[in-house]
Amino acid sequence: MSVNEQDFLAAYDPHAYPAVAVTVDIVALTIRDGALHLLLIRRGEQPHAGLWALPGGFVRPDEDLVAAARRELAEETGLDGEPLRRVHVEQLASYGAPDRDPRMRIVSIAHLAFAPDLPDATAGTDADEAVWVPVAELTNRQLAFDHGQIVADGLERARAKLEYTPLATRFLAPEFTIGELRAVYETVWGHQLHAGNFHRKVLSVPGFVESTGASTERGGTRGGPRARLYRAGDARLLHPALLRPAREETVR
Amino acid sequence: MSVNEQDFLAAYDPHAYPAVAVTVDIVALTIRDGALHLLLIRRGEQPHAGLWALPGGFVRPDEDLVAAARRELAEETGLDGEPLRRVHVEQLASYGAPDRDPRMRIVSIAHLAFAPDLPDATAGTDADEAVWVPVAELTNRQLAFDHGQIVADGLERARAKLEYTPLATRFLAPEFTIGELRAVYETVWGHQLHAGNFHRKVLSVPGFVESTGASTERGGTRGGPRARLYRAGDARLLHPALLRPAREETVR
DNA sequence: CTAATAGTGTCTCTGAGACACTATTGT
DNA sequence: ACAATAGTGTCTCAGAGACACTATTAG
Repeated sequence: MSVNEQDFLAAYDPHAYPAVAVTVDIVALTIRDGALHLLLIRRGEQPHAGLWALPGGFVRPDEDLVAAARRELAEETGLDGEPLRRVHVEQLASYGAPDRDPRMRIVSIAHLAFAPDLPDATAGTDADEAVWVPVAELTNRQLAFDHGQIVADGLERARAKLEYTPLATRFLAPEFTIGELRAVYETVWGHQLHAGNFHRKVLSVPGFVESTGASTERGGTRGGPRARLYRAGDARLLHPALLRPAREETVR
Repeated sequence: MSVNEQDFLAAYDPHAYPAVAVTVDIVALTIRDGALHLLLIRRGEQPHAGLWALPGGFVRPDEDLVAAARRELAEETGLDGEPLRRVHVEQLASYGAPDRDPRMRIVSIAHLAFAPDLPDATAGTDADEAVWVPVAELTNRQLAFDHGQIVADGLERARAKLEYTPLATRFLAPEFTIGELRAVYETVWGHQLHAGNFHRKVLSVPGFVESTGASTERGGTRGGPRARLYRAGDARLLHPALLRPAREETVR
């Protein structure tokens, strides 16, 4: 069947085609208490009632895909205005296996979100239970539909993006210390990093961070000098990149 | 609106939701005569009649997304069997701006394909004109819908993927010389590479290529020794990566 | 022979990482 | 005083790139 022929038919009767629903799902990550957390929602209805699932929902008629993802995220977190604007949202991938939802054909455009530590905003506009769950606890839980795969893809993408983009700053407040930035990398990558080398490296990458001139009010909780404060720079890509350690055994 | 509520409604009447069509589009790249080419189709119908567009079409009811992309690619190129299997197809991104198609809401899952130099297989199952167009000539042509953006995204993804994956080999026959491999990189990146350094670098990356033991029958068309033949190795990722030169002015 | 290409040797410079060290703070 | 942390100095090693060079082939 040709594109033109299909387009022709479609123009005449959209419902002539098998119904396909388009949804967005969001893999929303944040860092709380030094651990990577994922926003999950407990399903109240069948199928998969009682299981945890990603927040998401149907794309509205005149809504862009990323806009739909941001709206769903706002509904589940209670975020709005500037705090919502500070959340980074990007497209992750699309999932459209014919049997991924037992009820009908649903193609989901998954999105990836990086948020700073948020108030416990668990209340959405609905009665669903929405919770930030430590990623480390996910290995035990079974997620609804193919959301386990989506989360795995999202985590891998997040880890990769920290290497060559400055998105780690999106997990932090507008002003942060190099130590806080390092904690983000250590949390997302699950590796300890060398403080001294990390410090020098971050400052050497053009446009990654820029100094505010100010320092923290106090030193660390257990002592130490007051750290200088930085904000995100204007770089979109880090060059050279911060490569993850222990890549010895890459996929063969 | 909650996920559960939506799911509930959807289960009862799929057509209760505004019709959204899901299509796949394919950015298919190959190298012919030392230049990067893109598979395009000339539209015969409105809208955008006469303009060039990406091959693609509607996803069928029980068809996976990548399967749909492969099917459309097969139809437009006439490929089948082993040659088709050798084409690399991966998901690129989804495009769903509400007004991207003037007729109705269409969400397209774009795919990226790397093919070896193919016979002029222009004949699809339909009367559309399908041609491999040099990418260099695209700057002049206007493409239908948002296909110009999709192509730009696909090209950038292709260039990036050559850095950290062995996918460059997918542009070549099963057995190839290091010089041919270098030509792929030079063509896709649009940069001359140093022959000697490239040679040593490729052989030093574990699992990138493996020797067949054989050599070419003849030297180059203008002289030179016969080159050794290699096939793709078992690596999925190149480590260390082959970084593009001239990344001085990255996006700020 | 001449020109072109395959493949290797070698040097330099950048950057990553290991390690050591000083300075500054909280307890 | 002591422990923890910020930030800097220095050394080593891997890898990218520039350049030179030899060997082999087509015309």
